[in-house]
Amino acid sequence: MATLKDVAAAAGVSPATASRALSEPGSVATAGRERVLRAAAQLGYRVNPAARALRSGRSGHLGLVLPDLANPFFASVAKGVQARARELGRTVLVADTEEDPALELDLVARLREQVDGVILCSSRMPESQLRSHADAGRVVLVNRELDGVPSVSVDNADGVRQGLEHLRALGHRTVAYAGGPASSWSDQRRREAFAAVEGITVVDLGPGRPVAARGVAAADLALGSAATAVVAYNDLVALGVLDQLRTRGVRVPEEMSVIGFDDIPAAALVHPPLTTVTLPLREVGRRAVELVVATADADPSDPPAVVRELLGVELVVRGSTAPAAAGAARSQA
Amino acid sequence: MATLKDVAAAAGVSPATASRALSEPGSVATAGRERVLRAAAQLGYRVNPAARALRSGRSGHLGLVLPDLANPFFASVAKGVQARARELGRTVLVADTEEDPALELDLVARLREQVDGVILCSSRMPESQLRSHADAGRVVLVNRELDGVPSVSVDNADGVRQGLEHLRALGHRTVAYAGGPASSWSDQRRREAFAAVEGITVVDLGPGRPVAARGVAAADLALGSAATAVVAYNDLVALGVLDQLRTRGVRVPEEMSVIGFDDIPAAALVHPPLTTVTLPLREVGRRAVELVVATADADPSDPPAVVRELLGVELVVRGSTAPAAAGAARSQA
DNA sequence: GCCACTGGTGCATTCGATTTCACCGTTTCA
DNA sequence: TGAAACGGTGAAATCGAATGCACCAGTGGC
Repeated sequence: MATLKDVAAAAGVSPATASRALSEPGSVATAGRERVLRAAAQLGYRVNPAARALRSGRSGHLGLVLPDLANPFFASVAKGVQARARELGRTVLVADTEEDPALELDLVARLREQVDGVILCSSRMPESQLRSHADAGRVVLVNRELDGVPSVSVDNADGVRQGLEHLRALGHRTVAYAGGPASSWSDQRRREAFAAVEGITVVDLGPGRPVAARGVAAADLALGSAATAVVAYNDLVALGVLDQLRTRGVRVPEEMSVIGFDDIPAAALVHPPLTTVTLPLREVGRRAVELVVATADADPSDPPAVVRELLGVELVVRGSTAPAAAGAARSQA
Repeated sequence: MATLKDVAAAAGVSPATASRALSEPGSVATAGRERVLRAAAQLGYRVNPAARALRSGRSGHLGLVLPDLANPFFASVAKGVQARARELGRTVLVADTEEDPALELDLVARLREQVDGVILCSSRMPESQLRSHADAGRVVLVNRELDGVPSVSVDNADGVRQGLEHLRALGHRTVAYAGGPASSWSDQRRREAFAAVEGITVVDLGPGRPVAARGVAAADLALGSAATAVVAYNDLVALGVLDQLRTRGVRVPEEMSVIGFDDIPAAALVHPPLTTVTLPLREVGRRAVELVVATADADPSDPPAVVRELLGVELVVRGSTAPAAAGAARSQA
């Protein structure tokens, strides 16, 4: 493998000049620069990332920590992160925490040393731990907010609001919520949004894991309540609800309406197709990269610019919601 | 940040001994080793990955290149890779090629220099390009085989065979295949397996992108043929087939049977639940890590041990397959 | 004609851990 | 008794790029 020294020798300049010709072309005379560039191409020179990282202190890597790669939600964010990072010439180190806060803590600590900045996605860590990492700098949160820490989130509250207004317009007055993990910041925001909507009685089906099996259980709970509609923490849970309702012989949307969150690919493929809240997840990933690169490149002595982005969401009405049935009136009696 | 020199000074030994105490504890006397370990803990010492990588030539990173992170198939493999890599103290650099062979070529080239080894998943590259990378060493293929290159694959042929035997036992005699990308090695293996099964007439619906929309189109093609069953390239395509069959008023499985591949989470959640071939994808990822770490750690002067693993698959019979209907007899007339 | 300045350049050092090599004292075997 | 083997250690070289600093020739101002 050719080193910078080889290139410099071939171009008849010193390694220092060769280095400058490659990394800040403006500061080198045209003739020499061209010779260096030509020699580099000739020899197939490629910088040694380790050497550069050692001296400069930056690896060019970004860290991405998320609870579950197999969850389409995080997969989409990861794709956005990937794409933008590649455009910026960065590479991405991914770590899957398996929804385990302890593992997350460990992975973040390890990763911090290997990367220029960390994107921490839907962190399940308690606030105190999270803060200790975030305050050390070079961390951007996704779908979680914390004072003094840059973050990118989706407008959970508005998603809930849109869903509930849709249901209210259809005549629903009692709505069940099949919530997500208790440690989920998004879930907390959604719960608050539920409470803030007027004219709808909320039946809380409690927290649960964000998987289909949780939806199966939630469906029966909902049937045992006065609710005429179910809002699920995410589409996976909603799919579980749909499945169980079919098993119980309850027709959707005639007898029960269902709304999901995330708009995963499968949501449009089930029957009835799921009414859900679509989130700009790729964009979330891209923005997070912008933020983390900006903080990584920033002069550490400057006061850090803390940016908080909130991206809009949109209700996609498909076939799983319809006007409340007679049963709705019954529940109001 | 404390450096090795600081630790050595605190422990009263030379940096060389401190290094050995930390990386090969057996080669240092107990007393000194303990002092070093204590000093390291005391000072909160953490190795500088860049410095280590520079001198030793190994970064501890593994590269994972795959066509699409949002595809549950690859997401599962990625999880397996993640998990095993973490256990082995390695980190994973992920690159998403967006199903683009040109981008893949570029990403692999870039990644190679930053990692100890590359796991190349379902490469879409033509064989010649692939070979040029693979021959340079430290590459493990997943779901693709090439002479002289270590690889981990699933037994595609056996999956097809199991599916077709299931269908034949149910009385099906004409089966349509909604294939995947023409550049997919798996698809080629499956096509061959189709041809090898006796007593079944195959209707080839041609190649296509591995997405639901492709299944929608394939469903109509299947209906226009004599086929009484459809085997899809993957579950996403199968879901598209199911959806379109419902739209066309064709009952599944009574009038048409459908079999998918991959067993993604959504497969069990649709109605009817999808009969599909389940693949040990996590395990594939784990094995790939074993192989790539082994090749990375191997003495480059030794003849490379080329291991080819083939992991078993299993047909999961759910609700989308049933005995061939009267229509089957008609098609044979 | 002297000085200050400037754009370019090279020398030498630096980053932090690893690794080679020489060397020490002790033991073991001939 | 001498030589060889051995576990353990440290000094110093090494990895490859980046960079502070000194220095050069050439320019312009006075």
